[in-house]
Amino acid sequence: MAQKAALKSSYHHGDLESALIEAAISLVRKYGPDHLSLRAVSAEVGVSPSASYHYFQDKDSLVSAVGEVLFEQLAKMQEQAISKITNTGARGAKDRFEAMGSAYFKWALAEPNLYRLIFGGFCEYHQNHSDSKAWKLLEQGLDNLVREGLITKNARQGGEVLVWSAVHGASSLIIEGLMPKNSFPLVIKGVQRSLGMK
Amino acid sequence: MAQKAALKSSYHHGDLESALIEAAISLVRKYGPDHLSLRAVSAEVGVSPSASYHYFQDKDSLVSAVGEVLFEQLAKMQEQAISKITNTGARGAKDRFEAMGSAYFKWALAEPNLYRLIFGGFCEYHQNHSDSKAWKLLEQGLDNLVREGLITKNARQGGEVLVWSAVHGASSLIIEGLMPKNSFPLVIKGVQRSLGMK
DNA sequence: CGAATATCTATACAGTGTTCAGATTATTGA
DNA sequence: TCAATAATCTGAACACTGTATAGATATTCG
Repeated sequence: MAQKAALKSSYHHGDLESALIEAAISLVRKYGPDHLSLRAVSAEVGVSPSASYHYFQDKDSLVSAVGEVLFEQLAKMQEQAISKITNTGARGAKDRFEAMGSAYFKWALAEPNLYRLIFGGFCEYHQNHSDSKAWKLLEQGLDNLVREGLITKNARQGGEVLVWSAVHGASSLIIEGLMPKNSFPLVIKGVQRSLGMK
Repeated sequence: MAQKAALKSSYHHGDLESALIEAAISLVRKYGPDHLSLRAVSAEVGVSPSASYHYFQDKDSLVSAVGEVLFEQLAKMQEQAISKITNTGARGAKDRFEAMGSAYFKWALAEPNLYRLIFGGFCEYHQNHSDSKAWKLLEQGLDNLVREGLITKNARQGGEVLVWSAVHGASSLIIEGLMPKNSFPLVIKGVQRSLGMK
């Protein structure tokens, strides 16, 4: 007891909430969204199992919080990849569009368990889809393609739906071993054809 | 005890395995792939929790068996929908192709929890993708489109990947509330454009 | 400093997957 | 036919889970 107090100042000053989320992410990454245990999360942080109930109503609530964080993390990865493209004009618009999709795919394959948590029905989204960052990035990307004359306004109609569906679907199927890993370029090509690109 | 023996001849003669699978499907449908309990499955069948260990190594093994059954069920739905199309020639090929996708989508929305079990990483697939019935149906459908002159051989290349990705992706995103429910026609249209159809 | 409050712990309870020894039933073979 | 054998299922136990409650501890504020 005295040692514990000496070890770590014994109290989390308000950052227990994010500490729990971070620990949960780490455990989900290792063992998958099912097999996540509240008690293991608490133990990882060095806190009693009941402690989390001061910040989250129940386990599902913590998982949902994790989902929100991961969703933003994924969007951030995409933004980062986009901002790395230095080309301008038509070439830049095309490269940025592709980078956005590749970043999504890359993250999915690198973090299959986190991806499963987000898209596997483990957390409830009260958020409207058109408010999500992912959706807005897609809108921008498509708008840029139109602006640079790479696709027509007509082909752009509802492009978000087809693009996200294809990229997400391929990521998911490949993660679950239902599609060969090298399929992604084919998806990119198919999407481009659907948009009448170039 | 005496009553129990009278009730049901007390012994399952070899069909306990499929009875467990059926009960598991019923519970997953109601409560989702997470929240599935082996004990609840046993209770549903009217058998002790240990009984299932004669047919399945562990819970994951039962879930995998459920996944296989459901995967075939989905393919059967597609086959059924395809066989309902009576048109011949180009019109028939196109209608059958669309029916195949619509059946997939319809089943996904009607059974979100079963869909999550299949595609959410709950069961391991040792099966090669090109051996699956879903994949073969897709191949056939695309071949028919080529044969009827609705798409070119060139556009057909790798069409399975784009089509399955788009249809699965849309189903998944819509189920999870990340895409409006009425997006599916847009996906169909996008896929057709990608294939250069009609 | 002392009282009020926020934060965390200890304990308990019902439910989970899983194991194992044994009871029950079916099947076999002499 | 009837014991011996094999197949099938039960009961009890273990460690683990989510969660509720009561109480201990640290922090803050008057």
